[in-house]
Order: sequence, then C-alpha cells, then structure tokens
Amino acid sequence: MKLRSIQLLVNEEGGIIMGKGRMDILDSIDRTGSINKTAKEMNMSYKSVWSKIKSTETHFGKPVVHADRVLGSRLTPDGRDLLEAYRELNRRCMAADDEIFSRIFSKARD
Amino acid sequence: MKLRSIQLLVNEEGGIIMGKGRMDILDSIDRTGSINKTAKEMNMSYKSVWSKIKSTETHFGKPVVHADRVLGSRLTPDGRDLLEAYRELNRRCMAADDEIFSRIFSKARD
DNA sequence: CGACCTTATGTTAAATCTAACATAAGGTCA
DNA sequence: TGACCTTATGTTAGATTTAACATAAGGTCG
Repeated sequence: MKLRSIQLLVNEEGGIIMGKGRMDILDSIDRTGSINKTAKEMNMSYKSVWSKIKSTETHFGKPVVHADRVLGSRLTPDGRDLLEAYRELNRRCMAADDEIFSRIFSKARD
Repeated sequence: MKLRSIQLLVNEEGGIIMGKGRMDILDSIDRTGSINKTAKEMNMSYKSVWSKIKSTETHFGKPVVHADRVLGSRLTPDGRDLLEAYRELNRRCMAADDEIFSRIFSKARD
C-alpha cells in the first residue's frame, strides 16, 4: 500500500489553475520554448496542451504563456511565478504527506 | 485561489483503496449499520456504494465490510483499522498542506 | 515556390466513468 | 400472506472527459 497525494490550485469556483500535469507542461515550455515540442515531449496532442494552458489562464485570470508564431512560446512573469510557487508547494506537500504516511503506516501491517 | 489537496491510499497497481469518498462511506456504515441507509444518506444509489466497497476490498485484498441480510452491515476489524488510519492520515495531510499553502501564498498576490 | 515550423480552433469520434433501471433472494413483522 | 427491509448483481443508458482528425494561417529557409 502506498500514498498518492494530489495538490491542485483552484480558483473560487473550483476551476483548476495548477496541478502536476500543468506544472510539467509549463516546465517543458520553459525549457523548449514551444508548445509543439512540449506536446511531443509529453506524448500529447498540440491541442491538449494548448487547451490546458487556456484552461489555466481562464481560471487564473491572467495569461501564463506568451505565444508567438515566430519566436515560439515563453512563460509570462506571472506564469513563471505561478510555476515556481506550485513547484515548491508540490514538493513540500509531497514530502510532508509521505512523512505522515510512513508514520501512520510504518508498522508493516498492510 | 485556494488549495485542493487529495490523498489516496492505493495498492501496488494503483488501485484505489481509500479516498475521502470511501472514508465517508465507511464512516456512515459504521454509524447506520446499513449500506442502504448509507446510500440514502449520501444521495447515492445502493449499487454505487456497494461497488465502491467491493472495489476497496479487491484492491485492499481483504474485506472491510461484513454484510448480513438480517443484521445489516458492519465494518470488519480490518475495515475499522483502515478507516481510522486513513482518517488520521487525511486529517494530518490536510492540515500540513494547508499550512504549506498559506506560507507560500501568504503575500496576497493572487 | 514548396516543405516545414509555429500557433490556433473547430469538429467528431472514442473511451471511460457515472447513474439509472431491473431483478433476485433472504428475512422480519404486522 | 404481503408489504417492506436488507444485500447482491447484471444491464443499459447517459453524461462527461479525452483523444483524434481536420483546417487555417503566419513565417522561415533552402
């Protein structure tokens, strides 16, 4: 038995702003500078990636990716802040939750 | 913006053993002594509740509910242990994650 | 010019998850 | 006996989510 811990940043209406998948997308865009390359890298269709970004922007209220047909795509300052904040949140929550899990389920009873 | 944190207990293959919904189901069965009453209480069909219990038992590897047509349904000792362990896990993880969230997102920037 | 890269959407199909409906059977109790 | 409670499943339909396909258009480069 193991723990699967999920952290989602949502707006007031519950619309998802960030989760692990979107973190990976923004991270990939930051590295590759392209939604297309990100899609290939993550084995997703271009549209899937694009739609998730749009969803995030809608729920977040501001753009997180600046797209340019020539220069490709880059994170906006807001996008970068959001990515870094979530990355930190995710890292710490995972660590904390894993610790709690192992404390409670340490006795090899299951 | 707020945090939605989810904790799932899964087996090696990723099959869900416990989550908040199943915690509520087991908790209700413990109180009502009936899968039927639980279903009504939770506005779910009998089958939905029953299926989730079966799913949990399959992934968990042992029964968590002892059902009797006459006496109704009760948690097995394993079921009770599982419920209490998860309840504690959930409680602590939520608290820890909320704390982490408010630390990182304290500056009223979003 | 033409092949190829990029973003940007709409449309449609598939797959999956959830809910609803139906049926069965054991047992209680008035 | 018959209405009503309980557990136990199968089957079917609906709804929602995901994936696939199609198209459009701007720009680069050989």
